[in-house]
Amino acid sequence: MRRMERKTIQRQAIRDAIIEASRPLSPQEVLDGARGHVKNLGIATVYRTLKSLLAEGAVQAVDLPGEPPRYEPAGKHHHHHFRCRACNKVYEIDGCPKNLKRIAPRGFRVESHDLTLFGVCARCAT
Amino acid sequence: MRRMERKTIQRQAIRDAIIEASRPLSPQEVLDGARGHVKNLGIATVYRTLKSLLAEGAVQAVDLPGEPPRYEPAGKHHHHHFRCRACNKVYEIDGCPKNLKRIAPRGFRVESHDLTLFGVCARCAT
DNA sequence: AGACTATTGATAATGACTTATCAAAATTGC
DNA sequence: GCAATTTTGATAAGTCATTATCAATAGTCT
Repeated sequence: MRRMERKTIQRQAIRDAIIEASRPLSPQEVLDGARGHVKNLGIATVYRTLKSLLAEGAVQAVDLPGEPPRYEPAGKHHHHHFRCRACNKVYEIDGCPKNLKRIAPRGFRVESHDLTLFGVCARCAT
Repeated sequence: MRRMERKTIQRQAIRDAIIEASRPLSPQEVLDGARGHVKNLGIATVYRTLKSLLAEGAVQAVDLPGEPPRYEPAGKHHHHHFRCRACNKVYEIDGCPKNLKRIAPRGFRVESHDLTLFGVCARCAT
């Protein structure tokens, strides 16, 4: 019989942590979140699972300037991110400036863009 | 007598490479550029000099999503960057979208922002 | 030029993040 | 439950960019 991928509470906890978060999570944040459900979860399992979730297209990486990547569920509509310099959390931001492409020099083909806002989030600002 | 910083052809070549480039350079690109003038320049000297140029405020780091930092002369007016996925060079872009702050959620204080366009540069597109 | 000492270049070491290893534990099919 | 095989967790190892080390080199001052 053929081998198949097994369902484990670790993978489910990791999947859930990412899906239930309202913001992109770092591997460590995924670990912290998933440990709420699986006490002794290891960071290696988080990285392994992130890799397979990326491969199957369930999650996508969020690259930020000068930061290690975060991970969020795939298939979200176009959006950007905000990083709080106090708590270092990254938040999802709806909305996107118009006419971004026209600031590129003549002859440059713009295929995508990344916008990151920096500052202090509502929780840290109070 | 007090010790002072000496003028060396290495430091001058590194400084020149950064100033004369029309775009932010990676440490390796700085090395490549400066070697046009100093044949046996070492990468360690580039890093050392970048560090001191940063400390004295002559150059500033350019952080990009998922990329090691580039360096450009300090004191430029506000601008953004374009990264070519073909040659991996980063270009400076004038112009900035308006009203960026208003896409942040209520209560979030926006202090700065980074915008990166991705695509193919004019040279690679031809 | 000569002495003093900062600087350089080659490379080993570091640090942060990610991946590999492998014995023990857990899941699946029977 | 049992056998077969995948998965896990702890941690060693690997990666890549950057920094430290140190003997040799080269500015600077007299």
